[in-house]
Amino acid sequence: MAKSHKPTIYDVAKAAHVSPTTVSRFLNGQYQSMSSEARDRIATAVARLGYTPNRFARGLRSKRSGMIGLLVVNLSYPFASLLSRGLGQVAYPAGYQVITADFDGSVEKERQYLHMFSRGQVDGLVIQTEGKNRALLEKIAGELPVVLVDRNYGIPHTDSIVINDLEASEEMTRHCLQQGYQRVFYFTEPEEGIPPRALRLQGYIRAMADRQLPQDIMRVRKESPVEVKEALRSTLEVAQKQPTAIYTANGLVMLEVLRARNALKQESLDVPIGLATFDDPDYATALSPPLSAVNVPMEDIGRIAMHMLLRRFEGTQAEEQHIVLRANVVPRESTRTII
Amino acid sequence: MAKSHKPTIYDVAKAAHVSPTTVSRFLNGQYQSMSSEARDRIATAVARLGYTPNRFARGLRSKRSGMIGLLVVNLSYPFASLLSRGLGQVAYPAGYQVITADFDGSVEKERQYLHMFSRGQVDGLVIQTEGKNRALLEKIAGELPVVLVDRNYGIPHTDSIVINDLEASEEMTRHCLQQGYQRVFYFTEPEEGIPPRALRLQGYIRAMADRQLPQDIMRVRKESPVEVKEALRSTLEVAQKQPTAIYTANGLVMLEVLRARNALKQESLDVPIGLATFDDPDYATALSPPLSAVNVPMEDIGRIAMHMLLRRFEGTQAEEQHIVLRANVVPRESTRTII
DNA sequence: ATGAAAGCGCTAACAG
DNA sequence: CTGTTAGCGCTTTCAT
Repeated sequence: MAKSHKPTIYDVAKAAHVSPTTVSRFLNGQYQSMSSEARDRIATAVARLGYTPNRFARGLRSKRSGMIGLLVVNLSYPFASLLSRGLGQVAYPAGYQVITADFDGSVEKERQYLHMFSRGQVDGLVIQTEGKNRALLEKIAGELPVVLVDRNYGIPHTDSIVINDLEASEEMTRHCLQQGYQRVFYFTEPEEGIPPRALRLQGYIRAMADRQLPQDIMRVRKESPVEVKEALRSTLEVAQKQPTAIYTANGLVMLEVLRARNALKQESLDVPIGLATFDDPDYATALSPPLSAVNVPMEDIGRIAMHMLLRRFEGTQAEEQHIVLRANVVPRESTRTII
Repeated sequence: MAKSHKPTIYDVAKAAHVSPTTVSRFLNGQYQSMSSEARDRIATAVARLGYTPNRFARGLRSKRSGMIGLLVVNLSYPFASLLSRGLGQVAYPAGYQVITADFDGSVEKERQYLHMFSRGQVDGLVIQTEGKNRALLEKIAGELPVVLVDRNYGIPHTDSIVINDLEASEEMTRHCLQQGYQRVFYFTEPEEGIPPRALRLQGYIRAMADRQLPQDIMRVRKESPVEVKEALRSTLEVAQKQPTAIYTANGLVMLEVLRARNALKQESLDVPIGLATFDDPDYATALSPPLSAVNVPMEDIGRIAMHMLLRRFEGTQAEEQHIVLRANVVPRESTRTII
């Protein structure tokens, strides 16, 4: 009980009567290159000393950090936190830690974080990118495995995991129409070249065009309650004349629509209307009536992303992989059949 | 354009015609020990070569990692994601990265992560602990700065940031009573020794005792819809006879109550009732009527936690710090005056 | 104000 | 199967 400093590989080696090299091999699972006795002695020594390897020394030598970078638009959005959770579920048991950063929708911040992560900081990167740092991301993808989630910009050497935005959105629009709504208003944030936004809109457009119905596309910035409120007002005016539903491009826009509806109620403008949203936020089933939604398997995306990285690390995976998960339409009361 | 490997401190030194030592000083901001010319030459060289220090080499020598550990119960709960966001807002600009892990309410997992973080992995730790790994946490707090958030278990050498759970809860209960509800049912998860749960309950009890009103405490596990539903059923029975409100201990319990109410509506059991919740979840203002809530400054907690760590790193702060932030009652329509 | 030298703890050749 | 040796890139005495 003399030594106070943290035990090193040398302490273990001494205690087990082997060389540091053998201990190192042991730590890296190369059991075939040592006698079973040596293995046991080392195991005992490690346990007795409470030894754990120093990650910095390890990283310095081996060039591997045991860390994964996760870069998202906004950590407080359900997509990000569930993604992060799923990622961690696979990463930690595999011996990897996750460094998370949110760039708050700022292209400049995204760039900074990318730089930070690229300098040998992390072994792999999972990113929900804004798509504006294409060149940098492409360069990084040449140095380490990169998985694009949610938004696939087709950047060379990157893997990707997205959902079937277009088809699911089309299906949800169809669902609304089948329920008897003659008008379906689509509320979305401006596309700004962001694939899921464009695709979901596309899905809506397709379904409406298919039935030769008018397309009512309301582009609103969710940060602007006034914008949303005015868009809702004109929607409700229509709804007074014919059965109408509102279908929002994601759960955050739906929140704003619901808030705007509350505001309009204050002005005694209240018209029954169908509601549906992409995403299946936690509040969907708490609302009355419960909200029809497109369920996106966010945790799965995280888990799969990590599995993809692990395969890259093993070298098992050579070609780019592009996975499209299925998002499911979950019909609920908010679009119940009318007439 | 010859060298392909990442530039090291030696490359910079050579380019700036100084020794690696001076470059190191430069990198660590010790400008007073070099001529301004040397400083300029180094700055130029760093920029030109695109040099960034290797964190492993640095960590190996200096024993500091530049990383903060964040350990939470569940990363997908709003508390955690907002906390994480707040932490990052201060950490990154200060040159620290955040490693986040969620232990999913498992004491064993919490222990494992604590071990992982304690072995010189991180420079500081922010944790929402279950309080069951007291000894280990105390040991870790002896080795590095630890900030307890949300739940203060009074572990020696740890700082803490919590909110005024008791007072805020008492205030919210009072608010309900003032609005004319004769019964206020308090829905909470079993306390299990978790401070905020116990304190919020306490606040409710105080307010009720003060007015000599019956205490209706419904302990439910939010994972059990059946339990919540039955608790709600008996609550609604009372509500049929006298003006009643439900006040939930947090936003997740409220979600379950709302779901249960939907389920009971299916059974045609629907009684008007007041609603209030601790936490101010995003859906509060989306519901109709909007939900009265106790607003908890979660991002602030994260930001302050990081500031506390930074002060510890500087050595500016010696004594334990225990901060209590104020949570505010936000009255909304869901508890509008009745008679 | 500056530099030389000595490692931090580990792993990866290269021997045996 | 095992050990010796030489660094990885940086910071930190200790000189000057």
